[in-house]
Amino acid sequence: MSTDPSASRRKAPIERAAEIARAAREIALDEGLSALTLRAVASRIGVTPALVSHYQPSMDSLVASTFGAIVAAEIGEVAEELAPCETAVAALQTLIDTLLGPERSTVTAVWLDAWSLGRRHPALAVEVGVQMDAWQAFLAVLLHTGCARGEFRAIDPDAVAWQLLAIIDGLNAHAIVRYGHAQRLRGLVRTVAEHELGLRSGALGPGDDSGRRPEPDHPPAPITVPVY
Amino acid sequence: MSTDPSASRRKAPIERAAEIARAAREIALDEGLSALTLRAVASRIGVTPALVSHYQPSMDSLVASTFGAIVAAEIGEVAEELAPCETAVAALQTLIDTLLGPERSTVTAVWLDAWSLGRRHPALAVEVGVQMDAWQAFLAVLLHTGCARGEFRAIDPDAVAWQLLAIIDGLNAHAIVRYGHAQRLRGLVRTVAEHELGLRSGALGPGDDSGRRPEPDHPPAPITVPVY
DNA sequence: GGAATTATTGATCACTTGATCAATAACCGT
DNA sequence: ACGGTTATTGATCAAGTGATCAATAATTCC
Repeated sequence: MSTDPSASRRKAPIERAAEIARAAREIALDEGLSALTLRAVASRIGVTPALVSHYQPSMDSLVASTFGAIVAAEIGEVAEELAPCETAVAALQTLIDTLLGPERSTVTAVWLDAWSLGRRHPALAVEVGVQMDAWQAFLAVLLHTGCARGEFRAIDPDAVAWQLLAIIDGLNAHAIVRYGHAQRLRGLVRTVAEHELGLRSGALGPGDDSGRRPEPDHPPAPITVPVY
Repeated sequence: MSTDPSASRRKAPIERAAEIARAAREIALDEGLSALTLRAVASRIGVTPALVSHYQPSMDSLVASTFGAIVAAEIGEVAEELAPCETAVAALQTLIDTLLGPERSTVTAVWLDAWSLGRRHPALAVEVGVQMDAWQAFLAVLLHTGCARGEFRAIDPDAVAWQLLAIIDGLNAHAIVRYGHAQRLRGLVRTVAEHELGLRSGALGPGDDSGRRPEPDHPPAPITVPVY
């Protein structure tokens, strides 16, 4: 009974640390990395700012680790979604659709924050680099596998991975500001992927449908101040 | 002699306003939009923070207008560089090379700041939208012209403009974090442009040279804390 | 049950931010 | 030369930030 965590006020350090980390991720996702303050985390879990400070060497490191955790979770989710795919083509198709879906906008916003804040916060900067590399490595494995299976034909799958990620990031950034138009450009990624991987046009789904198919225009979830 | 502005302490409002705007642009470019503070601007031109406040309705609006001015100048510079080009192909080639050059990293950083800050600052958000549209319009004119001259063949030049800008923005964002690799991916934009505009491969210069040509690896100019 | 350990608090510091307002002083018109 | 206009200052406020430290109280160990 003494281990009942819900009623007790004092928690085990590991438990509290996890609670802080979770609160930090939530704040970052729905208010942005810059809203990740000592007091915001504290008030969200109902403790004193000093306690959060006690568990973290500095806010800089909490911001960095929170960003890292969010991206790691992102990759994990996508990996899970790709697991049932039986071909590399199907997996790539799913990956592209997932990464360009409207529900990605919250994570994209975190990426934008990280790119911007990273210029001032060294710890975050290295984490951004690490997570970009992690994404590239993840996608590169998929591409290499596809090549090995004879589904793809690419001279340099690693470079193609970087290319696709760059396009996706660019489109997602645009989608945050101009949701409607960017969403209509999803075919671009497929087109480039098909071209770079030696696939026939349309192999990854509906092709470059720029300005043709008017998709349902439901904007992504707003944050505190829905400005974009 | 009473109009000698260098020796006098009191300046004409228009002159002072211009001075503030210029200082704001400089600060934004070499320290980021988030470093654009009342006191930073004041100290740079050697006046009191209150004076800057006197000339600006709010810092939010100064940040927004400064961003707008920077991007407007960016477009202007590129337009000037494109002027001597005699063909649309040459112009597009120049545009791509310019926009992906290392000297663009300072402006790219401002874009990243703006995308991130825009989520919290409505005035900046609308300015970001306006300037993205301005860039698209600028590029679209070039593409339409090329089509009219028979150099390009595109179904929807406006959509292609958005595509190219998204790719460029994605690559530039990557270049800020991972300078080396992103710089090697410049061929991607050319490849996509050639494909979407019905050009022969290589028409826009050296093609997709991913991981082949080891370019000179001089990183862009650092900011206050060179983290990336 | 009592004592040691330590999670947690409350108070507080130093710093930065944007903003306001009366007071000052430079410039211009007459 | 003088007076009015107003650019400019200095002081100051309130809000928000990260961080520290002694004091407290809950938990565990013996």
